[in-house]
Amino acid sequence: MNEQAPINLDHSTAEDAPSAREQEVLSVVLDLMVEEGDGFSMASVARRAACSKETLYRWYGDRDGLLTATVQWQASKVVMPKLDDANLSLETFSETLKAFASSWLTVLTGDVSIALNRLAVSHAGNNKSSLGRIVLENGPYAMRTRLLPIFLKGQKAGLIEVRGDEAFRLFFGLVIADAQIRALLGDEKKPSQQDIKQFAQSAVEQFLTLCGSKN
Amino acid sequence: MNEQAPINLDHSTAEDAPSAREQEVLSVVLDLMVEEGDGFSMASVARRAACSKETLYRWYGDRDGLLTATVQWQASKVVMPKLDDANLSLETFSETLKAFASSWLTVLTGDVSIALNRLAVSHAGNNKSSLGRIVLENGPYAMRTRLLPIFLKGQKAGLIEVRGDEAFRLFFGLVIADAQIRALLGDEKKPSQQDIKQFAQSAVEQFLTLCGSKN
DNA sequence: GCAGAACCGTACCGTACGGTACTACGCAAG
DNA sequence: CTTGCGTAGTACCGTACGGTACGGTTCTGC
Repeated sequence: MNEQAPINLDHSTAEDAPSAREQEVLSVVLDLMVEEGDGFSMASVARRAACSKETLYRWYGDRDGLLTATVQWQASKVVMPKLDDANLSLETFSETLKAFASSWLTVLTGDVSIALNRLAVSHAGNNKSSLGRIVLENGPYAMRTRLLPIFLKGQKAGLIEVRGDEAFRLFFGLVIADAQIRALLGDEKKPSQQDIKQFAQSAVEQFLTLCGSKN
Repeated sequence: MNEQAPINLDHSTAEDAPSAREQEVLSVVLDLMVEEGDGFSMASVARRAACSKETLYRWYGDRDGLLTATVQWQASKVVMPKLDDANLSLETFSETLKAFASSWLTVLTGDVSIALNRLAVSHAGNNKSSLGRIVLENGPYAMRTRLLPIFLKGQKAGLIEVRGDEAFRLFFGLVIADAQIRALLGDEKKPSQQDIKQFAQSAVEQFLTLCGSKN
């Protein structure tokens, strides 16, 4: 097959930020993913994006390249939340965690995230699409590296006492629980914003109960 | 389209247990699912099961019928674990939960479960395959209805104090955490049996800490 | 032992889609 | 004005697969 790296004229499939026109295309792909899952065709992308299939293939190489670019673009949109600095109180620490948990749950149960994760899960089963890996790195792993410094600060401030890896697993479990897998399986009972707030609140309280070094 | 119920000669697609020959076919499907995900063809099933495609279509109607029969057959294989009866101590209660958690984690990170859940997740995104619903009912929901009576007994014995729905969510989160989604996304770092034992142990301890009514 | 059903194996059909080739057009540079 | 590049639009090709048809064989009930 084609062993060499994908074509990379000034449009690029990878590193540099996609142009406005490219973002139009990727946005169309994202929409189609939400609407039809993995079933959409290259022709449908070209049609809705008002571009030719040839252009799609010139820019992205093949279907998988287009999907990869879309996933990476979406991943690049999530922003690192600023973390409070020194002298944090239990109050602000707890509030930060709650806000984080709430936002996390909201994203994970959103249409785009569900469509993306469905795609990645199904592709992880098949050949080497690397889509599973990409979503894995930009999903759970990214959250882990984002949370660890927060935990570290909490630990330095004497608010919690944990080992990083266990803390992440615990926090993930308490916050997400069965919400994501149920959403992926198409459970029609999606948590409301009210539920999410409640989940986040309980989860953080439980987290602090389990590894808080207070008392 | 075909509005009427699927053909149901003595082979059946649904309720009664599949015959030995049918189990051969379904077992082949399960194997192919593990090997190739959703990508396997009806022809490959027929080939490996040494039957004709026509038979497959006569028995199951269409591809989705075959998948549904396979999923339901697999679901029917998980057995209800016996729960200890009255006068249970904290010790036996805790051990029961640990055994349950351990077994649950082992199943969920096993090849068959992963293949099945991948299939269900990807089909939940597309049309109405009802596969998502079936796996949802035989997965999380079944576990819920299986755990609730155990929790109830624990509560009656004064060992824990919870509201059922919250307890299940909490238990799920503590036990499974990110293990399932990571497995589905193809994380190559699968937990060892050692890890699983450790996870189950910690999860149950944390569960009892959070809703144990001891003090 | 006979008739009919079930079944295997395979050939076949229609379609849908990934990927390519080709034409026409707009546009910028010389 | 002309040349060349990038792209839209479309036609096209090959293939893979879901589903059907059919001939030949085995099983089953009478």
